[in-house]
Amino acid sequence: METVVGIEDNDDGKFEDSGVDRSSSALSSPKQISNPIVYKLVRVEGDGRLVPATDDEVMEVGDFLECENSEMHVVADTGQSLECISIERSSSGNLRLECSEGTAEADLGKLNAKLQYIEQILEKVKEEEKQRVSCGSPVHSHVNIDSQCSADKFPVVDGKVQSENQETPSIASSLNYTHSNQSGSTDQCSRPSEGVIESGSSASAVYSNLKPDLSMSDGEICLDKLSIRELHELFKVTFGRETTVKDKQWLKRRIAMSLTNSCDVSATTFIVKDNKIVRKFEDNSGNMNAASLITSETMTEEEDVNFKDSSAVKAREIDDNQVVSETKLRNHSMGYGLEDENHQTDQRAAKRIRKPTKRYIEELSENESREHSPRLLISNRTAGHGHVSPTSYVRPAARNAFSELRTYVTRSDSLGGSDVQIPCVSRVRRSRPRKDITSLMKFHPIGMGEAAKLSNKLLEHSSDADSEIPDNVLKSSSEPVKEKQCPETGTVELRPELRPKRADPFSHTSDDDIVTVPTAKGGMRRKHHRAWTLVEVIKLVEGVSRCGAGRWSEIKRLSFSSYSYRTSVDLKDKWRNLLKASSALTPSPADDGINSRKHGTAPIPEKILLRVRELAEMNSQVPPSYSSNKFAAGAGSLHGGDRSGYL
DNA sequence: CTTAGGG
DNA sequence: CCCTAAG
Repeated sequence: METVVGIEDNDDGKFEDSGVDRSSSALSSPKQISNPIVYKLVRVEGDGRLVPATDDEVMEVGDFLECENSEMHVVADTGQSLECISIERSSSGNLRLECSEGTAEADLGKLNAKLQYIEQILEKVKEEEKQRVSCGSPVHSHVNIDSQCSADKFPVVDGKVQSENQETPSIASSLNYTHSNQSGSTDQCSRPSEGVIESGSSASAVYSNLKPDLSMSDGEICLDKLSIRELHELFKVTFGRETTVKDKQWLKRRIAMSLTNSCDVSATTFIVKDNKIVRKFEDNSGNMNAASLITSETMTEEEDVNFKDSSAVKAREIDDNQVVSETKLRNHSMGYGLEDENHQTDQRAAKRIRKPTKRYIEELSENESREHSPRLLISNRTAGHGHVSPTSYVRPAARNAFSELRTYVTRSDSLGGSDVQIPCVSRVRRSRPRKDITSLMKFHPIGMGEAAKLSNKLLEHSSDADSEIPDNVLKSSSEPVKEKQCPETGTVELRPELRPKRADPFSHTSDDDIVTVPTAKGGMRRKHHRAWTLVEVIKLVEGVSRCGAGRWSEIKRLSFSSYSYRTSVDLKDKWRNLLKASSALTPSPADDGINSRKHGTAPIPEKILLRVRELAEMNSQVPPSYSSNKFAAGAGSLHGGDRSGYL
């Protein structure tokens, strides 16, 4: 924590400094490609005066903007296009949207959609308040919604810079927001002048507005002041959904993160800010996040492997992102745009260092499932890409920030690193350390290079999982007869195991539910026994009947392709057990049914055992080579009328 | 790598 | 389930 503080301070200082730097840099570099989009929401009074929009307006817009940002970022990233969207209300009262694109490459579709959305919002506002909104006019207070500006340089861009450098394609979104405050938090945040640093550039002020940048204290205060209800509202606005969480800390952190994330890349500044905020939270309640981060990064040797792995992975990911961002920053400074790479080179503000991260995080926290893999993949990819050039830094200020940041992130155990990344980490963690992740981690505990691999793996697994589900379902449905005997087994087992797995691609990968723990020897051992389900047993028996006992690998391929666990060895072992059971059972057929059930030890239906015995006999009678073939198997199944049903 | 068998 | 030897 101490470290963190220090870092924060640095960042802040840097940030402040950077404020100036940023402006200068922005000015200096004509080409800042990716600028945040700035939305200014202002109402024009009858007399032509500009009035800050109301909170509601702001909120709405803000929400929108935030949402947009992410997408916008993408656009910007991909293309350098500069897009300037202005929403204007004509005197007639009509709302007009203007969209100018610096580059044709930009994704207009998205932009337009968003614009429309904005338009709607504006319309709404108009109707409700009958006020006019004009954009482009500089307002004293802007709320910078777009976090993208995150980068040191960017922040500046938003308000002033942009106005100054119109040529710059940067898009900044600044929201003007009413001073009247609904909630103190917003208000305070919005007021840049108050808290923040007045670095010579107005930009800083603007920048500070939404971003916690001002000062942690501001940001914190803002959130802190809010009541839970207010926080809920804010949450809703931010995430577009309600939350039932009553934990104030959680809400605050979440919101703060959201803001940060939206800023995304700006890792440095923003993150720092966030960090502060986050950090504060941490102090109160969120130690875990920081701790986890630290742990992962710092302690490699932690005993808790799972935990460590997961965190490590996360850290790694972050690193990658950071690296990438860094690289990009250096190369493209502001424009992160993929396309831009060639074009832009040097120094632009680094805009989005961590966009990927953000997304990744978001996903982790909010979505489970498949989306993950893709994202992960992307991020990995990006990271890889970024790797290439680590060397030159664009601006001193930025550089410092980055370097510091990076350092921390990368290797650091110190809080500083955590600071920057904490948001991410915490998010991830918050979502809950899922086994999937853990498993994922396992796969690529070591290097990011593996990331790609990992992602691939995940994908594969996911596909497997898919196949698996159907398979299971099919089986269960197809084998009603058997289930009769032990309905619960089939049903219960099947559902729980399979379902969960499917949900998680990751878990799927390594072992689904089963967590493996490293053994002293180095081998991974299954933590939990995977109880053999009736379905599995049936499959096994069927497989044996088809392929013959001993051809486990083949059986596995045929019947257990969907089960990533259950190795051929497992099949063999299980078969061995089945044989044992069947042989034991054989002597007293009478008790079969009863016996197995009563004991409870043998959930396996008698029928199956019977069949097993038959198979065993068959095998014994006929040499495996001969009998093992399909024909023999078919005969066997035929032999037992009952069994054929379930088989 | 897959089997087979023991622990 | 794990581990190991053997083909």
